[in-house]
Amino acid sequence: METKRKIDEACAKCSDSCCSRCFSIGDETIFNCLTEEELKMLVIEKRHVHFKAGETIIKQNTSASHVVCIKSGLAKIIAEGEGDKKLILRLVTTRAILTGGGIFINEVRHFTVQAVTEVDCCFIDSDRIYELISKNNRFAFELLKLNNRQNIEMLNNLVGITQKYMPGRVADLLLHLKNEIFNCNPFDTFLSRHELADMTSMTMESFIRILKEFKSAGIIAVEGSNIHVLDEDALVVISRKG
Amino acid sequence: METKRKIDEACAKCSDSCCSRCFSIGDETIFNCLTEEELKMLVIEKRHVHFKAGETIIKQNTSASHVVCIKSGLAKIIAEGEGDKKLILRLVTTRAILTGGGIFINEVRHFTVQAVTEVDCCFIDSDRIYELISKNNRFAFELLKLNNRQNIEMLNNLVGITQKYMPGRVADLLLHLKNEIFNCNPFDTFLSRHELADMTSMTMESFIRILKEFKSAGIIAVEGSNIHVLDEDALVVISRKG
DNA sequence: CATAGCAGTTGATATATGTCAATCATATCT
DNA sequence: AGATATGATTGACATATATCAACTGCTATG
Repeated sequence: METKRKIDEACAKCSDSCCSRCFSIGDETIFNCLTEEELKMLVIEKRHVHFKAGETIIKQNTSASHVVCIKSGLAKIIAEGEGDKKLILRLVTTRAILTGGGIFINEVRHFTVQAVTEVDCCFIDSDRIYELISKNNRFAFELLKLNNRQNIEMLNNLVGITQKYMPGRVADLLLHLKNEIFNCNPFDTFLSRHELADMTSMTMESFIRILKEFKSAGIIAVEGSNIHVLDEDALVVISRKG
Repeated sequence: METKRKIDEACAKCSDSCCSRCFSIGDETIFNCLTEEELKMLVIEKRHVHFKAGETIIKQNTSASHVVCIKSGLAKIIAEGEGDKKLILRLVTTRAILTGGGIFINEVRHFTVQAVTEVDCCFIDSDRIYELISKNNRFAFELLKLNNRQNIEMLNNLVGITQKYMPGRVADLLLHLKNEIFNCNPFDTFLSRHELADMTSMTMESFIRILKEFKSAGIIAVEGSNIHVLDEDALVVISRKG
């Protein structure tokens, strides 16, 4: 973790040339299947950008011309509806590659991406990606798999939202945050109650009430935006019950 | 329409050799970018299968080893939840190519596909698809675009379901059926009320009530499974209002 | 220090939607 | 024709969830 941070920091200083893979050497990414030649080509057009918490990285309905790689930080992918209705589709963090949402069909972005913490990321012109797809079939395949995996995850999540009651949805969210996003147990979501509610498609007030129930049932401990899962089995049961 | 049907019928009789593209010559499909050579390879392993209404074409949680092309008929893609909760994600018909749901990540099907009417379709071994991806980059790209388009559609639909009240959802469904699935105005959904309700994530009873409201407001006319949209503008307004 | 503002929390209430049961219509089978 | 199923419809009622309003504790800002 410490060494990783150092590499990232060093990488952030250098002018885009040492981080040709967007990530630390050794990380598992779809860029690993590229040749040195291809990586160089990618780097030339790459833009390394830093965002402060709250800033918008990608805006829904703008033209989709770049693939974005998250190097560090936490960001949320939002589907904006009519009025100020929002649905947070998923969180993305280090090593995430944002391709979905209209890039390959030469259209418009279908989601907004917004920084939750400070975010370090790279913008890659989609023309470069197209070029790589046509040159390197392995890369195309990896991209296809990545796309597939992301979409299945999102769909399963949304299906859960349409089929479960609030306690089940909150349980799902907590398990997801603990086991897939933060990977540690007392974890610090940098998210407000409102944002957490937006991930489960419910009101902030309702979300708080469910959280309170879990708290008084001894299933979790909450301290601000810090959540500690005390009884994971109970969450699994609640999730399954719906 | 008539000539098309004739071609399809002729194609259904021949033993897989005349319909190497899975569809009529001239149709826009991702197979158009394949060479003669590649098409032949595809045909060898292809299985042409006929399903009766109600039969299951693909079952959720079985291993994903084939890509399915719909030649004729109507089928529904279902996400099965706990209990007998179902959500119909979308309808597929002539020229549809079912790739999503775990094929490229060598996993398990994430959805069930079930015939609504009689369905004629082809099963293509995914190994053949992999082979084509690695040989023909244009094909890989087309596949990527197809996948992208399908998933965006499904996601937008689900986002609508989570953000709109029932009248808005029913309006969306009717517009979708009229303009994207059946493409004609008095259209015959071959779907039961229960299935229509499952497309909007609501109870059959609730669905019927909204339908009745639309009917008495003069927005639609309903005769069994035959629906006639009389005032499309009204539906658009209701959809937008949520 | 006072004040404003804002996220979080709680309670009272309204409403959208689901559940259950009864009825009706229509088709199928003997 | 009568009996039996099956889908569609309707009504009464229960409940999950949203809405609105008040109140708390903060932090920031003058």
